[in-house]
Amino acid sequence: MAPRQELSQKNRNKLSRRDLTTAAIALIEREGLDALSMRRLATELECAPMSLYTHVRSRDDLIDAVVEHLIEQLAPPEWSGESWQQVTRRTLEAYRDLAVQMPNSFELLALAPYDSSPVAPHLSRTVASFEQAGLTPEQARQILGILDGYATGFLIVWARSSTRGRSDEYAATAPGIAGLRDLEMFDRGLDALIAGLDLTLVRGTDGGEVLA
Amino acid sequence: MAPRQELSQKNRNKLSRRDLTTAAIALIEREGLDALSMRRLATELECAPMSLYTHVRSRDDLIDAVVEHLIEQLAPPEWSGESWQQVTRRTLEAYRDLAVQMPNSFELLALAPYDSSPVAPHLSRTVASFEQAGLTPEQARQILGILDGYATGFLIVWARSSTRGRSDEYAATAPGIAGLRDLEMFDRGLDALIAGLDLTLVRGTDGGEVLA
DNA sequence: ACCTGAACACCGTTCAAGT
DNA sequence: ACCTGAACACCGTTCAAGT
Repeated sequence: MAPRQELSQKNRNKLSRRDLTTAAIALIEREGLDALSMRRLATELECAPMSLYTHVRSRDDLIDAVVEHLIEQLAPPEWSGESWQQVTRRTLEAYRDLAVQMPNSFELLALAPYDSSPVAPHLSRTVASFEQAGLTPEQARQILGILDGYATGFLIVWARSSTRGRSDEYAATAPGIAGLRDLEMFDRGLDALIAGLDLTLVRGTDGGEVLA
Repeated sequence: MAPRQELSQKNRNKLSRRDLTTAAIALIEREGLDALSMRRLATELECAPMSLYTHVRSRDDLIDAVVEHLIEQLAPPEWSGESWQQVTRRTLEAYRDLAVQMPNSFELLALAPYDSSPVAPHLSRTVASFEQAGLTPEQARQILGILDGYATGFLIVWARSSTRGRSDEYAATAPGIAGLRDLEMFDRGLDALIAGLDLTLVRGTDGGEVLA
């Protein structure tokens, strides 16, 4: 019945680092980010709290592992002959889809530091794919930073409000604010941002090509 | 020497809700967001942890009070005859300046739910100022949502990386990523976004005015 | 190598008690 | 009304001990 081995005497579960992140993500999606604690995760895995430390250095390391797990869900960044507008749109839409799929865990990925071990390599590959699409290194860096800022902020707030039980207790005092965020808005903002970046950063700066 | 009254016998400090938020913000800016706990704040104010509960219902309520305190630092949204581009730019630049001034506390404001008691009224007034500048209610709602998403995400990540001691341990593995974020980039992104929104949302949709 | 219980220094908050 | 200490149910993590 359980996908996990029967525990023979004490606990011969043979936990792995991946078991931790799988259980952690399931727990977060089921009960929210605050529910993720070492002790809570241990009871979830039917082991002692200290057993987790065999597979993970600390709580921060656990979160790094979760972020790494989440990044694996994103398709690896690569260029397939598209324009830079198409690559960036595809990249950001994948990001958006992950936020929809795992709204509670998404925040861990979105706010993970750029220089953390799971994020840095993924970011490097993303920048590289932007450059292959014809952007200069400087353009790629700036456009990624700006687009990532937009997606991070929009999607975190969206995910929080789509998950947290909307209280509606101030909805009356703030007419027109309810539903300030919806996903179509994300796509519209993305369109606007890409169009604006093309105008001000790509076409604008160097006297580069007028047509892609 | 201390701006606070000498404590006579026990503690005749006459704490107020504002004393709590002032001390909380100072503590957060000095030692980071994680340092803000009821017990820690109490020692900061030289009172018993439970004394705080006279002025604040709970930790969440304390955070609401801090957010309210931060919003007061922003100039109240109003329209002074500018174009919508100028109002939105002015609004977002004030938001940016607050992030620069109080990088550690900023996150509390940026991630406070739209429908929380301190945020909702401020948001309503902001939407109203956008409408006075000529946007339709629907345009104002969308443009605020998108711009706020951009500013929230960009500035939170910027504030975190500008404060947290940059480890530089993965800087080598991620060439071109170090310094992915700087404040000039925020302004460039804002320019691009406003230009793009004008193209795709304001000029684009209804057959409205061609010139502001 | 992997798992564990006891212990330490934290945390938010309830409750009953003091002024 | 305002402040307080003791107590409860949590938390991450160290350490010494088991297999």
